[in-house]
Amino acid sequence: MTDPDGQSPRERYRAQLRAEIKQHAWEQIAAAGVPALSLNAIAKRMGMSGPALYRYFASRDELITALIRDAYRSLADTVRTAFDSGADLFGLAGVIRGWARSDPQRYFLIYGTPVPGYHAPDDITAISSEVMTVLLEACGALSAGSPATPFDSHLENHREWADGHPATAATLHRALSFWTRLHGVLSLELAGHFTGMAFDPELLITEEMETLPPR
Amino acid sequence: MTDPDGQSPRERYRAQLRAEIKQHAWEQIAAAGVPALSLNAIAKRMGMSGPALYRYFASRDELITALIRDAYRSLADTVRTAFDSGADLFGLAGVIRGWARSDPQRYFLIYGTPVPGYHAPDDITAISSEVMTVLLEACGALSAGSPATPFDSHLENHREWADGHPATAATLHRALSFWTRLHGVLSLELAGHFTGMAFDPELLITEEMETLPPR
DNA sequence: TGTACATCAGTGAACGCGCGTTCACTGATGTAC
DNA sequence: TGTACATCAGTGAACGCGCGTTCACTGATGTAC
Repeated sequence: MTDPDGQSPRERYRAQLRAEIKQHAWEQIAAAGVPALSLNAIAKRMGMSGPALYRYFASRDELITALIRDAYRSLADTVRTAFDSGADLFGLAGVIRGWARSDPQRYFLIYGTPVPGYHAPDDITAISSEVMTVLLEACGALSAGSPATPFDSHLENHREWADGHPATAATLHRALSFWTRLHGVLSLELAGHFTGMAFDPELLITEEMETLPPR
Repeated sequence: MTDPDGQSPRERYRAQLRAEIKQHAWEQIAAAGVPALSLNAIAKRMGMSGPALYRYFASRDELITALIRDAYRSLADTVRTAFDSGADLFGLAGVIRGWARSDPQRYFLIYGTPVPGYHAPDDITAISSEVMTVLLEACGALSAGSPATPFDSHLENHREWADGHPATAATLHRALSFWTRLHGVLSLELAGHFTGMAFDPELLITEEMETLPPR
């Protein structure tokens, strides 16, 4: 018997429990980092036996991959929604910073220290490029005639990654600067490297966004 | 019996073995990340029994702290030496990037995902501020009369962290932009987020450094 | 120079622990006729 | 509506493993007289 979602009660229950497991996983990560993520510990917290979780995730790795996928999905949706609601680059910077600050561990799971040897499956890299697509759209169509910098001309020859996107080199440059500048402030802020420096990172970000190329 | 170093043979042997242990620790981290760092595994690789390492490091945590300290020390020395040899901000950016690329795991141990609840001892934060001191020196004495941006005036009121340093707000701003921009590109590059984008990060960094504030 | 003693590096056994994962199973839920 | 069967969630025991750390010890190295 199926319901309007095309889901049987059992399927809905499965999805619900998968979500609950993931939520507990995030709590563990927030408490002690990714290395502390343990299927047995999650099961115990949920009042189940350890092996029960294997009905929902084939392995610890699969659970972590699911968390990474969710993180990218959440970021991509957040950014897309903001842009479609009319946000410009300043707005996007604020939205991304808010997203990151609301759950630093989720941010670091994506943009923090990479695990040696781990390679994300293709569908995840596809989601991550959604983010870049929005950034390119938000950077607008900058005229190709603007005075090209050396990096701009370099980008003319290395723009396969923006494949299909009708962005000029100046636009690519702007998007890359947006991304790297924002990430620079954000990751240092969230990692606590500004502790003891009492300035407001938001003001720094604002000014960094005001001075994006092309200038 | 002491030698010219003021070290007994035994002390020199201790120091040498501590260094050897740390080297094996770095190799383990490079191979599988910090979580995989295991005292027993290091001992086995060195042909010793596990408990022997406790003569050299009181615990796994103390070993990790020593690694972090060494990493900061190495960066601070590298930056200081380069600056004293006449490097400007461009030179420093190159030197820091080279330092990071020569051992990405060491870079991420410092600037990557923070471990929840871990607080570095005071001597380590002192070393990290050495780096900032060099940056401030390299940013030079910018005139206080340059057109102050909103962030500049904000910094006028929040500059305790540069305590004792006779830097203007414009200089602090310049140093912060240098640091965050460089870190933004570098951490994304080293984490592999540019994979598939065939551009050269060095050119992006160069241009980011050319457009540092004040402008 | 030799002897007595203290220092300390390293060993091997043992501790308790929690991990990921497998397996055979019970029992509840859903399906087909 | 009831009955027979299939599906699947969850359990408990067990596997082998490696971890950090402690302890009592052996034996080599250094020190004092």
